[in-house]
Amino acid sequence: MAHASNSRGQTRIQKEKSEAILAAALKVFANYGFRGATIDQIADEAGLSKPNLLYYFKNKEDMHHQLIERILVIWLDPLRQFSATGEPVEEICAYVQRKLEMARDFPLQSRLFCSEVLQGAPNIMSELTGPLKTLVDEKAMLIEHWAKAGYINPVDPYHLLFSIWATTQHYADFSIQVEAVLAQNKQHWFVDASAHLDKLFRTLLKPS
Amino acid sequence: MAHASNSRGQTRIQKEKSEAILAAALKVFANYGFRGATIDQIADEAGLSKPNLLYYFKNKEDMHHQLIERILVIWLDPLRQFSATGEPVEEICAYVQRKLEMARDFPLQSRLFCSEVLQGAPNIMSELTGPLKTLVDEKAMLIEHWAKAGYINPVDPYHLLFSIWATTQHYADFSIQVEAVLAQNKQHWFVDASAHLDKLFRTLLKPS
DNA sequence: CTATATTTTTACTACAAAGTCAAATTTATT
DNA sequence: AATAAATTTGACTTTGTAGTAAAAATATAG
Repeated sequence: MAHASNSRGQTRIQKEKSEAILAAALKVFANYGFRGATIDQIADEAGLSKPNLLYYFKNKEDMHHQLIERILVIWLDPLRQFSATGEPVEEICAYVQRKLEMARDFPLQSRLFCSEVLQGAPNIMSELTGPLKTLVDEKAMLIEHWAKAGYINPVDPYHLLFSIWATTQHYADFSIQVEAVLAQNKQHWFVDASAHLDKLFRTLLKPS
Repeated sequence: MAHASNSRGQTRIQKEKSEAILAAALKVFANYGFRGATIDQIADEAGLSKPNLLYYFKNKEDMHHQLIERILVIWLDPLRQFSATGEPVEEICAYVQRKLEMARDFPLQSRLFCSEVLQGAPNIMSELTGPLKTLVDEKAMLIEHWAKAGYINPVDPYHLLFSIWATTQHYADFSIQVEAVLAQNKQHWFVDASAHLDKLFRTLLKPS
């Protein structure tokens, strides 16, 4: 039986196959959303038969749930790293860069998150109003403190964060539009976007 | 027969019902994407039986197609209005405000567009590489001209537009996240977001 | 009011998708 | 090699969904 496994944890095959399945599921869920995705499609993408896939994950929701959980960790991580030590403007600009790199390196995760939120965040609402809000409130206080101390220009910390999330994730979520408008290949936008966003936020924050 | 209609065009009932159906379809497509949406759900939302709905629209794609067409017009309109007459910084900031108002007033349209692009833009790819690209190229040239003439700070015009789209549409597409983090009701974000984005782009563009 | 065009409903078909089960096969252990 | 455990497959049931057809009901024009 899958996942009952032995005392040393997962089998080699279990590790390989469930990773392959999650990778396939990420691709399909990111493109079609939870309801639009089909198990057949995911199984196909992973190179397995449907019953074989269902040997590893008991149903569609199970796969989705595991993916969403992983993404929330990845998603919150750069914000956690955002620390009070270091020069404020540089700290915020470094955060922008980290987020942009994530948009380049994990576009599917960004799209799955987008898809989930678009659908009303049915599986992560409590995460948003709980841990995310707590973390954002904390960092917002830090930003306000920086503003009051004159390290950065006064700015609405919440909307600053929204702007950072929006501009960086845009390159993952709307990459097709970005590439259509620029008539460029995959991720050619990165260098220019990086310079542009650095300038955008640096100009805003630099104390006058 | 529907849509064969009489010489004066559509019947009163045809006008009313097909509008009600499109409104319902917009809601459902925006939430679940094309594949995730079901005709039953749309019919339910519109208060009709499924066969009755299919009397007005021959299939699911038909509804989606009509919605997408309408949205592309609305979507491109503020960018078209973006004119060479008037003070450059004000012109761009006014564009930001128009886009933000659209995010407030037509969130479902924004989400449907987002959903379509997320899924690889299967129905609008030619619009993106054609009319949209042409229009963007044209406006990018105008912005570059403004920069060269010293009316605005030099800036990458394409990435400027991406930033504007990203920051404004974010409030429609991620409104659930925005409202969860702010712990606020619907659209309470508008006033603060408006001030924040004005400052963000005005600071960037103001010639130094 | 009545004839005609229209709208709506009921009953249906065909097919896609989720998920199960037991048998067959493969892999790991001794 | 023999055995046990893990993995894979094929055949299946059930439910959901798209779409059709023809009859019934309703609205509209003369």
